[in-house]
Amino acid sequence: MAQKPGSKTKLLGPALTRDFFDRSVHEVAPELVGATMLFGGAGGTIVEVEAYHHTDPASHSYVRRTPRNGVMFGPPGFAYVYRSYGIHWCVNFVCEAEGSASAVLVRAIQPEAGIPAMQLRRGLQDVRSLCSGPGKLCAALGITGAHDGAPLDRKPFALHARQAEPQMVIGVRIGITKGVELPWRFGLKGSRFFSRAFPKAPNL
DNA sequence: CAGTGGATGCTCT
DNA sequence: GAGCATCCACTGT
Repeated sequence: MAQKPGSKTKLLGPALTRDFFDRSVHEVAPELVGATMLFGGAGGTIVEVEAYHHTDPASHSYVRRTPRNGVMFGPPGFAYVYRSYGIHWCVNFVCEAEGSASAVLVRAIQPEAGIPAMQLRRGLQDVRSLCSGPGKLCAALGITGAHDGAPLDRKPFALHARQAEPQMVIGVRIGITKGVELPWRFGLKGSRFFSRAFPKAPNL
């Protein structure tokens, strides 16, 4: 896709290949902040993620492999999509070596591409709220359980590295009841597209 | 804005 | 049958 001179479209870094994810989830998660995530041509900049490690009681993979979390135990570079609270879909990127069962939850995206399509799928105009939560962004992008296990380096996914390391904010994770103290939530500093604000005073 | 509670259905015990 | 990696509407400031 060529970029028009003077267009506001941001420059994308190189496409993320599967080996990008074949590292510690604690390395990969912060590097995804500022990266670009598209699904079927819709999406934008990832502004908020959380890391879930297999040794972490909040992780779906903590106890054992089950039918739901099976993709987490497979090779890195694939999507783990699960249903949350019976209603919403949420998407993760599987990381680390096969069997390690660690993943990054994508929690918020700054909408940049395919905005009309996302507004239609969400039944909502407000761009700021389109992708400001893990369930919201899956609804906006059209990600469902049908995409559980889909490779991240092929359509309909398209992931691109960030061009430079951004300033980041770190906090504890949202909406969990175990592992609540672990500082494994990462955000793009100053973003107005978070699922929830990061506390000003570090809540670590 | 902050806080609360209901919807909703799958997963695992 | 309990619990849940959420969202939205509604209340009260």
